[in-house]
Amino acid sequence: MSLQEQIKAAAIKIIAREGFSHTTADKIAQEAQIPLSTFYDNFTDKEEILDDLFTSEFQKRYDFYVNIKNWHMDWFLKINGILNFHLQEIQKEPELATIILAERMNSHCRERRSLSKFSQLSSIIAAILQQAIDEQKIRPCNVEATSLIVFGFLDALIYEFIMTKNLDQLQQAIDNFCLLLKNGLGKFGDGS
Amino acid sequence: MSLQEQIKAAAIKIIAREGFSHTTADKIAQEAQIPLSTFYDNFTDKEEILDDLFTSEFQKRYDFYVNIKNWHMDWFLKINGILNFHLQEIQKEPELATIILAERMNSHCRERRSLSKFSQLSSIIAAILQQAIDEQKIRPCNVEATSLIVFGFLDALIYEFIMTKNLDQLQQAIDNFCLLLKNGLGKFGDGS
Amino acid sequence: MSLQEQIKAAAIKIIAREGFSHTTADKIAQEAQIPLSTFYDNFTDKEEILDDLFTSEFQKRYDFYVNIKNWHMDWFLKINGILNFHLQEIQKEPELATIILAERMNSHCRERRSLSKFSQLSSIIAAILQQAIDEQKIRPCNVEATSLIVFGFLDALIYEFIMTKNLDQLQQAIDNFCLLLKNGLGKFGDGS
Amino acid sequence: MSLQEQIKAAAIKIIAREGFSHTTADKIAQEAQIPLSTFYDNFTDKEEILDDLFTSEFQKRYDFYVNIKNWHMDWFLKINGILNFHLQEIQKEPELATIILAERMNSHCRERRSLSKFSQLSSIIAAILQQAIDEQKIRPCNVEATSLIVFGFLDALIYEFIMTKNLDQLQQAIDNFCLLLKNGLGKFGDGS
DNA sequence: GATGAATGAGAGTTCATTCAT
DNA sequence: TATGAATGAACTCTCATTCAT
Repeated sequence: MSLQEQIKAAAIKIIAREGFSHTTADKIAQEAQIPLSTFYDNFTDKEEILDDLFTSEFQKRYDFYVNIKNWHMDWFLKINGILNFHLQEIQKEPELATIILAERMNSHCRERRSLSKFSQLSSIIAAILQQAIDEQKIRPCNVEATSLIVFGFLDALIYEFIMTKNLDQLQQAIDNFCLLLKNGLGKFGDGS
Repeated sequence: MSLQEQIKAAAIKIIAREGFSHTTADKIAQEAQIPLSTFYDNFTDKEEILDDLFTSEFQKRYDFYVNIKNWHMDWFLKINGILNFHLQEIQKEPELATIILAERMNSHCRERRSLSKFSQLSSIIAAILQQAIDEQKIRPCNVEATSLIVFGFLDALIYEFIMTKNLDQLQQAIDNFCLLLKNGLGKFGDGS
Repeated sequence: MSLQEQIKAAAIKIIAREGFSHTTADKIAQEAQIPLSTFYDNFTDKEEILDDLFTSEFQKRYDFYVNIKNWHMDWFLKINGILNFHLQEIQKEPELATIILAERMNSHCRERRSLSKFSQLSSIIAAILQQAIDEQKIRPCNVEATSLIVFGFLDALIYEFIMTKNLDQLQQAIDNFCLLLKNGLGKFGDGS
Repeated sequence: MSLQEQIKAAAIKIIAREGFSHTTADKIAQEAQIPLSTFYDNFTDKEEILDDLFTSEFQKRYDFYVNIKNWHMDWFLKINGILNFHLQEIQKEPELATIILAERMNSHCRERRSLSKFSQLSSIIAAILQQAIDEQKIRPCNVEATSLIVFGFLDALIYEFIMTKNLDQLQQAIDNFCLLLKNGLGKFGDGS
């Protein structure tokens, strides 16, 4: 692991625990066991780290979303896949997930470029739903509004995880959500 | 409007614009056009204001939720009523809504007592759903998980408002969500 | 003496001794025997002090120059008056004179607004000379170029004072300079 | 051009632009396109560069002054020659001239050995004047004080150049100054 | 000799909070 | 009760300088 990666890892730990605004460059440096000035040799400031996190996290999600969108597979399994992808990620890097959620809402972050890309993810969900409508797998609906539901659920999932750390419940919640979506959007009679 | 209320109103303005962590007692005092020390005569610190906001906002929501829960009315209209209640509140006090959403996610706030109560709201939704199940209006489901969906959607709604300020779209999204819920949870055949 | 004036006096001491660039807000605060934050309550930064010094010094000089320009008196006595005015000032506030000279040359100061006004002083000298030409007291010459000579001499005077602290020599130098000017500019035959 | 000369050239650029105190070893290294540590292999610190500049500049001036002092030529042409020598130098290396002027005034530099030699230049001018007096070319005067005038004018010239970059005006100013000197110091009747 | 990386010391600035009046 | 002023503790960031390779 490169020094930059070490610093980033330390930053993730601190930011997840104390929040970005209470994270000081000094705390990160201490956690990474480097002098403060070494921190500044590697990053212009702590903002840069957050931008890095947002950017790489966005890319990871984007790549997965686009990939799954193009699979030959039922719309419903795609949404399910995306939700489960996130569940995996939460388990692998719970701190990172926490940060992305918490800081995304922050007024000071809402103007970040690195954050503005996240809205593209919603568009991919919308595209998946539109495809399903075009193929008459689900009844016509407002796809933007529906993808909002999916995203809201995702965030609620992560928030729930932060608060309860209960993964089983999350799995159940996902299944429950998918069933709701299937029944709510699907065309009567064909069960899809 | 009492002095305390004036100060609180000033604080809401600043916190919504700059985020709680970038809000200083001094900025609030300046916005409220009072000397800094008068601020400290009325509040122990800026944390207290945030707690006040959380507490009163929780109470307002709680009162409404409990009230609507006890109405004699279809489960579905109750959920719809709650969502529309929030839509009204967003319009009336957009800055307050922004703060509650943004700061609720903040790791430093997650330990606040004033915030922990918010989970009770979820329980009321769950209770409304349970009632509907008991009365065989909807098919059995995990009510906690489902109320998570409602709350996730609510937050997504507010976030969307913050980012786009487009209220029409929100109304559409609510209708879309309610339809999904009705179809997804309702028992086949009775359309409820 | 107000607190601000105390701080300014301390700043003058430090800047004269160590140069503006080696002057830190902390050193000024220590000299003024106040906490560092009190310094920042009274000035936005150390630049502001320098600007204040430049501005008030310019004003003092400007007022004197304009005043003497309008006296009914030989051109030659006016120039002499200005030089002696500076000699008095150097004696009264040698540190201030040092600062104005040293920092005026500084590349970082050359862009200051508060400094740019100093060129107006040169214009007043030029005007005094022009008057003398119009009244045929001195032979025609390039007044801007000549006022440059006066100013160069003034700065040299201050520099000499900084280096040698020998006031007697300065007085002699002034007399010598005035004689040179009188002889050099005056019209032959009338001795003025 | 040797590596040391390259570094010095880079340093001159930076110091002239940003002032010595805002010049960092790092900036010089970057401008010279060498690693920072190479800078420290060639100079003990940035002070050494400034000393080098002062020393070589002094030497260049000293050599010229001494040389011209010994020519068989009118005193007046010697002074004129010196002034024109400086005008040439300003044109050739404006940045260097800027630095010598600006940093010479700096209080931190006033204690430099490399700088203290500059006062010797004044003595040469004084010697030229004394010679002229001895040879009864000019009327007796305080030669130290008069050489102060010459030096003040020189600095004013360079300062004017820094501020206006107008070389034509400088040439005029020199001619004007020489005329003043000739008339002011010369013995009446012989016009010298 | 050349070089990338490391690092301690310090400068500039902010802010929560107190206190005398 | 109201208020201007004071203050210490933190935090961000910079830079001269060294050192291992």
